[in-house]
Amino acid sequence: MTKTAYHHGDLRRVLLDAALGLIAERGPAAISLRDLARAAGVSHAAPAHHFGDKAGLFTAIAVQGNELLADALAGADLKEMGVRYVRFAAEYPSHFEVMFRPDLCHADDPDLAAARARTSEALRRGVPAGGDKVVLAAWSLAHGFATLRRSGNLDHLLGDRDAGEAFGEIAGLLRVRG
Amino acid sequence: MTKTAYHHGDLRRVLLDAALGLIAERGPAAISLRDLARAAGVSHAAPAHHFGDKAGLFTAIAVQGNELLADALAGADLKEMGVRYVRFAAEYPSHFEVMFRPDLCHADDPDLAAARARTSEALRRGVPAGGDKVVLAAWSLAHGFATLRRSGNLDHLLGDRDAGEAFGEIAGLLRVRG
DNA sequence: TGTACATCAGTGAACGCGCGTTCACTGATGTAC
DNA sequence: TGTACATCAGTGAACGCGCGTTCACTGATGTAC
Repeated sequence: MTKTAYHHGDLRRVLLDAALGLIAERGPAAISLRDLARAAGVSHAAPAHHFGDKAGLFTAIAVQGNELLADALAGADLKEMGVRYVRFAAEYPSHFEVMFRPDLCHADDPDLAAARARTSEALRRGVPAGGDKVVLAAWSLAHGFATLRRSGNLDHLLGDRDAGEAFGEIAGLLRVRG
Repeated sequence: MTKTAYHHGDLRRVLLDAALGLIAERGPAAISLRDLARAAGVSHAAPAHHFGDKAGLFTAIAVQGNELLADALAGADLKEMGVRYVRFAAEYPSHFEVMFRPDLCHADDPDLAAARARTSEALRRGVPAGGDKVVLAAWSLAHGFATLRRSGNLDHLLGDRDAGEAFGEIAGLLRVRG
């Protein structure tokens, strides 16, 4: 990318990517808008132009994360969906983290609500017909696995097995019909 | 409790309780040691005496949380353990939150390691003999349920049903033997 | 019972720092004529 | 094709603030004699 002092036109995306990197490194709590500006090589006041404030930044990330997740889940059956959910958490750790920390975001953002609805819709669509109980169980299982893994709690249980595979196995323990 | 200017002898406990309250209100990210001192009605430098720094505070909370959880799980069979796990998360939300955010704590604290080992031991003890796969599934299910619930993602799925009960139902979907 | 002393929990003033926010600005881009 | 002008993305100096940390201190408690 050529260096353009003003209007490089892509700053929003650059800032988002930089933020994802910083979050992956240090967690969302440890980030300041000035950090972000520094990481993006831009003036310290620039991030506010695009996101308003820190919650605005996290909201944008949560929106993007929900869209990515909804896309990733589309068209999968129940079991495959679980595996994809776990993979998503591993592949987009920063998105995943922010998405499930609603206290970080603007709670009433309409874009966020819409993106959440899309994800939620995608989750439901993979469920046979069994209804809420199955959604609840499958989601809890996948989410718990992904979360515990991210926090390092499964390290000694998993060894160096592939997480997606390992999850596929335990998902088999879920009695989906009757 | 009588007001004693110096040496009220219980400051550590008072600070911990105040911290738990603040965490429940605003989340662990939004807390400063000065906030904590203010909430406890004590000089702003006092918390450092007891915890060293913020990570020390969170470490102390994580230790306490692991001990509480290990105690809560003791003597339960697999299904009952899941229910108790979910209840623990609801009853001690601040402990629960901090326990699974290892980035907040001193990673190498020996007391924390010991407390974690106790919890982990308690979890294993409830599992028939099936081994890791069952631990993994049961823990993931309970943890995912508890976490999703805490972040408000289950609100519309659960309505106003009791969470422990609802979890008992979905735990029934887990095929524990063969 | 009384005195002297060590210990240590908690104080409060002072510091330097990074933060978010403000604001007048600069300069690139797009549009009108 | 050229000029004038509006827009708006990004700048950079300045601000006030809350933070963690330091440090000399105060005063309560426990122990020795």
